[in-house]
Formats: sequence, structure tokens, C-alpha cells
Amino acid sequence: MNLSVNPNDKTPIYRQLYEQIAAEVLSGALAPGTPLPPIRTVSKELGVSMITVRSAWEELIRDGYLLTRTGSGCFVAPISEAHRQSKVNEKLLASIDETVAGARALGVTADELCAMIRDRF
Amino acid sequence: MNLSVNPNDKTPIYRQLYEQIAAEVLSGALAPGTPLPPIRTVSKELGVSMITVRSAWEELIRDGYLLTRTGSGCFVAPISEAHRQSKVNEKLLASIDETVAGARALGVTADELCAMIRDRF
Amino acid sequence: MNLSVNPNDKTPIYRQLYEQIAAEVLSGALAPGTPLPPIRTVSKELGVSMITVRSAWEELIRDGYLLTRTGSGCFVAPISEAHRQSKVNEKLLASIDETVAGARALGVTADELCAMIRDRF
Amino acid sequence: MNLSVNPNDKTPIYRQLYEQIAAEVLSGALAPGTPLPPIRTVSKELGVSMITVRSAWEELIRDGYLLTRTGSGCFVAPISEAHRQSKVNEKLLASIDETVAGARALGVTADELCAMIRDRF
DNA sequence: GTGGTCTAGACCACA
DNA sequence: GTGGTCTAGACCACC
Repeated sequence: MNLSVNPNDKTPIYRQLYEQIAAEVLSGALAPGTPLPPIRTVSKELGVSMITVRSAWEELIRDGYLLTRTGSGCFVAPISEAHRQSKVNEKLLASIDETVAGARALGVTADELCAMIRDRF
Repeated sequence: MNLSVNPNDKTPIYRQLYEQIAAEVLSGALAPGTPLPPIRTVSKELGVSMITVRSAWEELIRDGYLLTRTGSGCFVAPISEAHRQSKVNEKLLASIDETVAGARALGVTADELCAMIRDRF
Repeated sequence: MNLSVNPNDKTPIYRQLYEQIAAEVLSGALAPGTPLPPIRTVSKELGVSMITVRSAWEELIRDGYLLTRTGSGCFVAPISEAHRQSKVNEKLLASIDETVAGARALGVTADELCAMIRDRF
Repeated sequence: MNLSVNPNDKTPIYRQLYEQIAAEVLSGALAPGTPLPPIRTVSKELGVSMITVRSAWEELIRDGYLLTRTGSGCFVAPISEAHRQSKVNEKLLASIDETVAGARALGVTADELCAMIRDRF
């Protein structure tokens, strides 16, 4: 689990952490049950405030990516394959919708957009 | 020119206005030289503060979409077709690259992605 | 007397007119006694409001470049050679002081500045 | 970092602040990474509104002189020496060209102009 | 009438 | 604590 933060990025640091962990869980790189390092460790290694790390963890717990066992720390939450797929699709669709909206606003047709997509793939 | 704001959206109001005007200029819906309604008018119609509208206008002026003639009002700035195309491509490519990256990470093929795109268009 | 205005310039239109006439008077291109075209003529030719032209004329009269004879229009005011020179020097010194201030703020020495000046001369 | 504002000056306060900070960054007086005092502090010390300070900061951020880390404050942005030099030259040359043009129109020689410059330095 | 600037005071997200 | 955004209302220069 290689976490990193970019302070120059406009997205909040706690959000950067959230995205990285969520992506690793969804891709399977972080298997359910895997223990996470203590907050204070992450905090020191990344050079960010413990409060910031705690914020990220809280959102991850809220969204079902992590769970906490008092006294033992945080772990990757169990997640069904169906659930995983649905989250993955949700993310992809959101991204697609944004791109499509941008293209329509700029007067680009579906054909042109698909051509550009194949080009970048 | 149909402007609208969504106060529940997390993106700032002035940013929402910016995106809408910029898109209309880039798509050609707003031709160079077209006068914009006075800030006070836009402000009243949208129910937002004059200053919020001004913030959006300021960024649009800075980025070359609008120009202002004090005492006469604001106008769509002249823009070369080449410049317009390059801006359109820049905006779209950023969005496309993000979507493509997400799709590849999930093992979605270009064909499948294009099918999804056409579906949402 | 070739007047022109640039609406895209950030300096007010009436100021642009002022500067052009003042420069022509100081350089001698407009001799004392020369009649100026009527305001409404200038207004039409330049495509600017009569009020704008009037503002420029007013400042020029106030600063002694023009004088008005009711019923006959405006004329270039008589100006002594000493007066002309003093105004010219005043303008040049103001320009120099601004440049020097800028150079000092940027940490450029007098020698470096002079070298750049000779280069551009 | 000694900031000051002159309310009698015709140039906007936020512009005065912009020029002062930009000059200090370009001259090297403010090194990259240096933290700036909080907006609220600057605001109180200068006796101007927080928003006026914010306006200046906003332009400085936009133009790459500063960067902001919400929650931590504003900092002098990293800038390459080459970039710094090019900006310095750009600023000075604009000022120099204006002065030189005025001098030539008055028949002042380069030597005379340089003498005047050294005198005012 | 227009836009340009400034003020005082507020609420929010982030660290 | 920090900066980011928004409001309501004011004064000015310009056209």
C-alpha cells in the first residue's frame, strides 16, 4: 500500500487519501481483512496531520471500505463481488456522464467523441 | 443564453457560471461581439449577488472569453477558430483521459466504453 | 490631426483622446491658433459618444492645451516655448521615475538599466 | 516583507499589493516556499478589508507568484530562475520602451537619457 | 445607464 | 487556526 499526497493538488489531502485507498480496495489490491497501519504511522510517513488522516479513514468507514475493531485498529472491510462491481460501474458511469456532458456543451457529436476515445485508449 | 445555478452543487456558483459561458463561447453559441446582459440584470434573474456574477465574469475576462468596456458593458471576445478548437480539444481530452484511465483499470475495452458513451449521449 | 481610439485598451477613451492632442500640441504638430473640428464631427468620425469627446476637450482646456471661443469652437491655445519645455520635461521625468522605481524594486542596478536603455534606443 | 498602501493613489489597493509582492518575488527578496502572513493579519495591519487583500492574493496565485494550501496558509510559489529572469525583463522592457519613445520624440539622446536615469536612481 | 472597487460581516471546508 | 465563497450595500469613473 503506497500512499502519497500532493499538496499542490487542488483536491483536499484527505480526499486524495480516500481515493487511493478506495481504488485499491475496488481493484482487489487490498484484500478484505488486511489490517491498515495505525493513523499516527500514516500521519508521520506522509507528513500530514493526524486529523487529516482520520478524516479520510472516517469517510472510508462510512462508505463501507474499511471497518474498525476497537483496540485492534482498522481493516479492509469484506465486500461482495456484486457490490464491488456495482461501485465500479457507478464510478465509471459518473465519469462517462461528465465527459458526455462536456462534449455536448461544446457541440461535439457522439461519433467524434468515440473517435477521440479510441484514439486515447 | 440560458444561465442557471444550482446552489446545492458543491462547485461554487461563480464557477458554474464560468463553465456555462465558456462552453457557449467555445461551442459557438455565443458569437464574438455579442453583448452580455448587465451584471445587475444577471444577478437579479439568477437570484445571486452581483459580486458572485462579477467573479465569474472576471475569470472569463482573464481567460479571454469576454472583454469589458466600462460604461458600455461586457462582450464576447474575438477568438480565432484555431484557438477555439485548441481550447475545445484541451477541455475534452482532460475529461476523456480520466474516463479512459478509469475504464482500463476495470478491464473495460474501447468498444465497450464507446457503447456506454453512445448509450448515455 | 489623425485621432484614433482603441476600445480594447484599458485606458479610458477620453484619456486616449487627451493624450493624442496633448502630444501633438507639445510636439508642435498642432500650432497655436489652429481650430479643432466640432465635437459632433469628431464624435461621428471616431464612433464614440459626444460626451466622451467633450470630456477630453474639457480636460485639455483645463490643462491649457485648448481654449474655447463661444460660437466659434475650440482652438489650440498659445503656449510659450518655456512652458512647452517644462511640460515636456515633466512628462519625461515622470516616465523616468516610474522606470527607475521598477528597476530598483526588481534589484536591477543603474548600470544594468542604462545598458538596457541604450540597447532599446 | 513591508507592505503598504496609499489610498490616495489612483491605482486600486489590491493592485498596489499585487505589485509589491510580485516585485519582491521577482527580486528574490521573497524566496520560494516562504509562508505569507494570514490574510486576516495583513488586512488588519494595513487597515484594509480582508477581501481587498484576498483580491490581490488571488491575482498573485493566478499569475504563479503564490500558491495556497487551504488550512495551512499561502506560500511563495516555486519559480525557475529562467522564468524569473524572463518576467523581470518583460516588466522592465515595457517600462523602458515607453520612456525611450518619449525621449526620442523630444530629441533627447541616449546619453542624456542615461544621465537623467543615473541622476534619479 | 454601465462596470470597477471597496467595506463589513457571515458561513463553510480544511488542517 | 487557515483560506474559499457569498451576501448586501456603497461609492466611483466612464459612456
